[in-house]
Amino acid sequence: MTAERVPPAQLAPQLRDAITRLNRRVRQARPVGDLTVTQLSALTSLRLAGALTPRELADVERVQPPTMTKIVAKLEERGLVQRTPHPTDGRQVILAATEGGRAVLEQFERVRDEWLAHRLAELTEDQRDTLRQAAEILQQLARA
Amino acid sequence: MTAERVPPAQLAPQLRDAITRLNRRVRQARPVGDLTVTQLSALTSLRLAGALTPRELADVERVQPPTMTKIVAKLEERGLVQRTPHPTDGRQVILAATEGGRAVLEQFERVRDEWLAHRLAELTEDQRDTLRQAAEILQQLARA
DNA sequence: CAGGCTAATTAGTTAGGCTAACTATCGTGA
DNA sequence: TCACGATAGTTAGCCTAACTAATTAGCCTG
Repeated sequence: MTAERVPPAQLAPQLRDAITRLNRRVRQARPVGDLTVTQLSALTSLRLAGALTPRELADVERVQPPTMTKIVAKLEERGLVQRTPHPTDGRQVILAATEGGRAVLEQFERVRDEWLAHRLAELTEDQRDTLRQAAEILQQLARA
Repeated sequence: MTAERVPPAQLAPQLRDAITRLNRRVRQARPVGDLTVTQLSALTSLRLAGALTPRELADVERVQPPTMTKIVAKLEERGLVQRTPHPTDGRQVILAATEGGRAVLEQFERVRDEWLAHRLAELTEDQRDTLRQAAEILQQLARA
């Protein structure tokens, strides 16, 4: 199977279209535990990294610092994230998932991405493999 | 190249992650003409179809009718979309891109998806081909 | 130690999405 | 034929998610 030549200017609209529409769909399907996709993503990144400052977490999540302030505030309200002062730099704050936050994530892991996983299960092995490869490339693009 | 076995439950989080992050990125890069991605998408669908009712356009765009009312209102404010009564059914409305709306789209076509196209150009042919295939599958998922 | 930089938050705005409820019209069956 | 249920669209009200600009607090350096 030879790769077809794909002009970027043609692929871009198609890809953007697919991403925005699917993003809407994924956000709509928000059944479990009243955490939004955004909050879930931030909490996951936080647990993965262990501990981060708000700025660092904002960078990882690709949002501006004030946006992260709000997301973290919501997570803190629910007791899923803890804010502790930086040991030497009084300006900074260290964020970490609480015991409760980790528990919620583990709970989520069992039912996570239910809608999407369901749809993916209906695809062929080949299609899933294509998406697996694509996901890596897309993550790379998002990081750029 | 044999397709690797990919469990949907494992692919789902990865794909969701890639999509939400990239979606944020694409939204951020909104330089030209103050139209949002959502508005641009609706206007494009409208021009493509020629004319649609609000309900039809909402279905195409995968949003609920009241949401489309708002989007169309914004486009109408700018004179990019025209609303005309249905010839026989007094309940319905026909939406169409105006001359101005088409002009804006043509203007966009020259600079459209600049950020994304730029990033895509940095990939290999193989990677772009993977994304092309993936885009079709993702659109199919979004429609499901 | 004054002034500039950095981290985080607050304030305010906008877009975009939803559901519920309302209005107007259509179509149909007693 | 006309009353009533269904349909199309909008309005109202709510929420999330994002932004920029401005503020506060703390750090550091000439």
